[in-house]
Amino acid sequence: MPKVGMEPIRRQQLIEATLESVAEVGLHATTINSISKRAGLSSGIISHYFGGKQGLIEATVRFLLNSLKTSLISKTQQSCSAEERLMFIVEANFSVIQQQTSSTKTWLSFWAQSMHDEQLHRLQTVNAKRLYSNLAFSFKTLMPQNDAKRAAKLAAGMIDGLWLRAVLSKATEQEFKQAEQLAKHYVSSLISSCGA
Amino acid sequence: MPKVGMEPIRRQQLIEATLESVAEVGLHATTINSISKRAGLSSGIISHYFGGKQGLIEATVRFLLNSLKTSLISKTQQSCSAEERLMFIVEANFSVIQQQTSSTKTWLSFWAQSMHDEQLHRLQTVNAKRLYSNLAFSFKTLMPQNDAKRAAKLAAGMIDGLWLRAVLSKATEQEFKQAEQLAKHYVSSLISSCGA
DNA sequence: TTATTTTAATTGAACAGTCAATTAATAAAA
DNA sequence: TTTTATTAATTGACTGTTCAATTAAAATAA
Repeated sequence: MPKVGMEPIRRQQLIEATLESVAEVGLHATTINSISKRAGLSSGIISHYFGGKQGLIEATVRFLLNSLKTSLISKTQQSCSAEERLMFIVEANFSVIQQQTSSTKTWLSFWAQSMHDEQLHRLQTVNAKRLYSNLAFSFKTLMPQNDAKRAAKLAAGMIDGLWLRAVLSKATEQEFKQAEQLAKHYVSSLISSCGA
Repeated sequence: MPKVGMEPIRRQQLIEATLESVAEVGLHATTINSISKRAGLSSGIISHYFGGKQGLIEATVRFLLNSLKTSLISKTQQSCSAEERLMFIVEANFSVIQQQTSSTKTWLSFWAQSMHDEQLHRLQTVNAKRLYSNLAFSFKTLMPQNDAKRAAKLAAGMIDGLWLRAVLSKATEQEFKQAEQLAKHYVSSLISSCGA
């Protein structure tokens, strides 16, 4: 079995198994056994590569965070207008779901846990601030600074709120699309300075 | 020790101890011991009054749900305008926090858990639909039915989103107030049909 | 090539701790 | 006495972690 250079492969396998487990049985019922079984590996390997269960959990959150980050970067790499950029931000924050259903429930579990886990809370803060500052950056090219800050707060709230309600209600893909459309339309209305 | 008619008192004690425990250490680390210790009772009493830990958890969620419900009813009992009613709805959904800090983290934990617990998910659905239909009811007196439905969806998203972001960021009371003001102002703008 | 040694990768059983639940016993009130 | 209320002790299942043993690829020597 031992081939050299397995570390990156195993780490990814275990992270994906963690996402699956949390999505299926919840963070509460996710154990090193439920994870390792899904990955087709032994339970000991988790401590070997991540130092323990907690390390794997944190690595999984970082993976999700990075997915969201790269999702946004890939969409806004080419030069585009502020309006287009804002739509991309909305899309990126909703696309986390469609591309990987399992990660939806996982986000929720992790955010809830972040209230009682210093490390996770730090990651959550980074994520929340990134959404806000991305929005604020684009709004600032369209309106005065104070208005832009206000618009960013409102837009961030609307995006997260519509996303949350869709997730909690176990919405269909169609309903998700509708929530995304509502969010986009709202951001548009903020640009026309009618909703602020 | 045994006095007659202790049941309602003990049930309330245990529910409040559950809220405290979940707020302090999280749902994950909340055990029948962490609860009963806080209540100054033995762990066995939980099974006696609630059939088990799960029963107590569900009763606690129902208690929170009922708090929100009665909070809204008490504010809108006297006849008032649709606009006033809408403001009361926003206030009620934010007041869950101020009146009892411990319940904030608890809501989050329970909603996350609802993704993997049939019983909790049913309670969550009731709650989400109530916010929507309360909003839609008031909006319908101010605009055409379809516009009202749309406004209710947007307002519900904004309320939940601003609330969520405030909770996750561990906002100060002042920041909470600001989030509430933003939500109220947004609902106002929906009435003037500028934000829809 | 072939035989041998080394090393990275992985396992799974053992361990100490914690969990929810149950039990039998106890204490006070009716 | 009988009923109600409560506890303290106990159970067995399950937890994350550790670590000695095993595997097979890789490196080296013949």
